[in-house]
Amino acid sequence: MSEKYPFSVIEKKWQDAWQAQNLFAADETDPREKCYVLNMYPYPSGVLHMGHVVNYTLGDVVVRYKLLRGHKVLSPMGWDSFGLPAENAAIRTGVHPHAFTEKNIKHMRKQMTRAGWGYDWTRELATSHSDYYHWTQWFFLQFMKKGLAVKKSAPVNWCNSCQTVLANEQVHDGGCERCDTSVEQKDMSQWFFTMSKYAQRLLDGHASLRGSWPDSVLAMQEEWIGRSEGARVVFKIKETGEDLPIFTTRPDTLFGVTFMSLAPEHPLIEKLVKGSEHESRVMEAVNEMRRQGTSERDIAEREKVGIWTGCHVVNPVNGDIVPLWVANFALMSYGTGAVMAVPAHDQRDFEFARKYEIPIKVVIHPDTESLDPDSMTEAYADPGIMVNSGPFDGHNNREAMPDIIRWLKEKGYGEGTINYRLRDWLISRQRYWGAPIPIIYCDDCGTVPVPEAQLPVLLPTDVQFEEGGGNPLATSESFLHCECPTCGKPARRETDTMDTFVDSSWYFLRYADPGNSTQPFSLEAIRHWMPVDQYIGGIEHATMHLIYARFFTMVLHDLELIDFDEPFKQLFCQGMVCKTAYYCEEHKWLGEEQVINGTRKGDAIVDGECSECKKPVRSEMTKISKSKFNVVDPDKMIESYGADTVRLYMLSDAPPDKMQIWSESGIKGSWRMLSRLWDLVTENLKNVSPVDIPIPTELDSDNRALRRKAHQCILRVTEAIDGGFQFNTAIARCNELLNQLRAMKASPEPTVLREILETVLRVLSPIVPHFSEELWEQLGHKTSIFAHGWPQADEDVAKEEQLELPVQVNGKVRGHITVAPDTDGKTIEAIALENENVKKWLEGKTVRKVIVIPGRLVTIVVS
RNA sequence: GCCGGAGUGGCGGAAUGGCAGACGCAGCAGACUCAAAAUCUGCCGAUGGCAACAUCGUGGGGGUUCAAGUCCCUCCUCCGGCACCA
Repeated sequence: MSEKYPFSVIEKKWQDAWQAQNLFAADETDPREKCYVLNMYPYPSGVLHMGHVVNYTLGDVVVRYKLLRGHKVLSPMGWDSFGLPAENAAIRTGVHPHAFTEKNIKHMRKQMTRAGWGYDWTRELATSHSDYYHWTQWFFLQFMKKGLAVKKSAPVNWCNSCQTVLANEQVHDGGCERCDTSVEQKDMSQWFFTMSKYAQRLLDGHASLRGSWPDSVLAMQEEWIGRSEGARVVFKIKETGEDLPIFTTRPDTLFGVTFMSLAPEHPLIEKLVKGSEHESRVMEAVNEMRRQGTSERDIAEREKVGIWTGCHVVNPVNGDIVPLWVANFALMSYGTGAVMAVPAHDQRDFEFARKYEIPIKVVIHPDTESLDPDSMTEAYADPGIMVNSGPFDGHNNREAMPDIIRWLKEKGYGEGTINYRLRDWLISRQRYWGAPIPIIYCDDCGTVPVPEAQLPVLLPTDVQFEEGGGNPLATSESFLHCECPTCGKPARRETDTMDTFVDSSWYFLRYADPGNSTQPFSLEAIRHWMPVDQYIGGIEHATMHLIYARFFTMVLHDLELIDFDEPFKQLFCQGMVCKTAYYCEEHKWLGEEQVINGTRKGDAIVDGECSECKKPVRSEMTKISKSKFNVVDPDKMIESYGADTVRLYMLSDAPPDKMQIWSESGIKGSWRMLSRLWDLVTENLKNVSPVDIPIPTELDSDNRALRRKAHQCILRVTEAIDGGFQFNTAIARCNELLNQLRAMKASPEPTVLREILETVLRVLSPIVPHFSEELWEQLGHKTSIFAHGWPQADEDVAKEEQLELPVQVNGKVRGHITVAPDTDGKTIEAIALENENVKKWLEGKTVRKVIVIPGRLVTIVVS
């Protein structure tokens, strides 16, 4: 690509200039209204990828737009710099994670500057720096004081490949989120944040976020929190008299219980069968179910298997004695780990009952027919009339629900309750490269929090990184051994570090006061900048980062450290970047160069063959990823086309929340737009009026039309941005204006020409900032284009002088009329009926009705 | 199965219930060139017609309305999320 316009020179020039001007420095003393625009910070992998480019371009455009709209903007950037890759690199290459991370940060900072993204680098933070993780540890201690950080033994998700535990949110389809290894269940004593206590608060917060956050994110969080209303009912085990509480959302079917299922992990099982004739038979089956684990239970065709324990339970509501089973579909982690089974009215229970020949008891009939347990082919789950249900016979089951719950409580059988799927947040990680959990274990004093004055607990350097060597922290003698802060005796440190999602749960707060060495932040600074006005990032964080950060913020609110409880006012999630990828049945994903004998259609190759096996290759539009060999290197793109062209392309094709399709010809289109505009401006430098010459009041119609288009452009671009970041249509509006300018035969009036060119540059300046700055300067301006604010549209100039209205006859356009904008309806009607084209369609018909929609159209109804 | 979103030219996509296809990409024709690239000009939903123009057309079917891509009902497909959650 030849350099049509000198982008590499001007991009460097303006990046330096902005830095010299401190364009992006956020200043508390600045009286303008604040606007905090935040992009989700990256993990410093060392290379920028296309996902970053979409995210940060979008963020930068918003930052610059807000600056132009007269806000003082806080636009910080930092690094989510703890985490596995640095540690894996240490195992592989022997380079310490700290050195590895710092090198990557340095490189990425440079790449970001080259892309033209403006940040207040004086506020930069890295979560792996001790002045940051000092406060991550401090927060842990505050949580602990409130009883929100607890160590408990619980079944945890263990990834054998990563040699660490995972939070529930980090397990996808039974596999580790990072490495896909199948996750095992293990009982381990680990640190948790008791997030489940905040389930209802998190849900309630949605009311204030609705409309400002994408519906999809709120929906995902709701699902994740998983509130369900029902009742807790206490059954008794007949053989031992022990209580067995269960949770059900269908207390209306309590009279239809014909068996009970326990989760294979339920602690009661051993006790019940011990020494009985059933012991070996039951334990064998139970162990098999446990061995499968939840993930394998999923895969095993979801076949429902179970085994009778030999025991029974007593149903409190009617005294029925029913068998107690262990079933592989019952989950220990939900409710109480015991499920009452009503086969007549629950499909899963129905299938199980048929399989094991357990009786079925109908307690709800449809209004019209009655059900026969022997001939039923599926469970009846719809509403109906209750039968065999003691005091509730004859009632509609839905309507009776509140009465049933009241009755359960009165009789002492149970009570109404709400259950949540959201569980506590497991934060322990058996890793080196994270914030150490500030805890000391003493033989005499037990679990002792590190005194705040002794923070930070620093990561030691005398550690060994070895493949499969477990947690490297445990190899550090200097770290492991310490004094008990309470009694002074030798003690040892906790070697687990915190999940990196803890780091990212408060980084947005630290940006407000990044240099504070005596507290995580001052309330004053927080009050000045928080909450975040616009948060921008990927949808993949919907149920992880975004729920943790909200939880953390609520806790800090309750600790009276901050005075709000929702951190992000407005959230925008950008779409994924996709590109065509190629797949061969035999050789899996192929790079473009491995596809042969195909025909190029646009950007894709169709009907190609695999260069190895000559088998047909299938093409698919899919997310850019290394494993599918369809990556695009943003650095190369910036080198070939310049940052402005890449930025423009990222925004010009589709709305930014949709999937973005990367195409080589697409970026050429953006390149063309800028090159042509460059020529247009530079060739007209001698034709424009000097700066600040007023536009004459008398202009010919072409010049008036041009000005009209320009002012309409400002209005519509503003609308497009404010109405949800629709930069694609904003760019289209600019092209329309430029097309009209080019189509004009005579040379425009010099002041008008200046107005048009300046308008385009100003509305495009957030998107192509270097380009706009340069041409703005060449047009004779001495100060930055960003100092001139957003252009103001003049409504009078933007107003149409003549309106062309379509005239419909019975819904079809049959002609057009031209009228002045203030023409009254009666006159318009008369003109429309006189129109030659329209008249043809009225011949021999009776006009029933004429409807004039002011400014839009005229429609005539005839018969 | 449940929840969220979406189905519009060859492609990405525009359209406060009011002229469907803005803007761009690709394609075609022409200009420039020894030639190619780049650039510039024109055409570009389908069908019929020399044309003016007409008919059809926003996943399928039905409805509301003077008027439906847009609203209502119903079905289908795709994408994303959740899922033995009791």
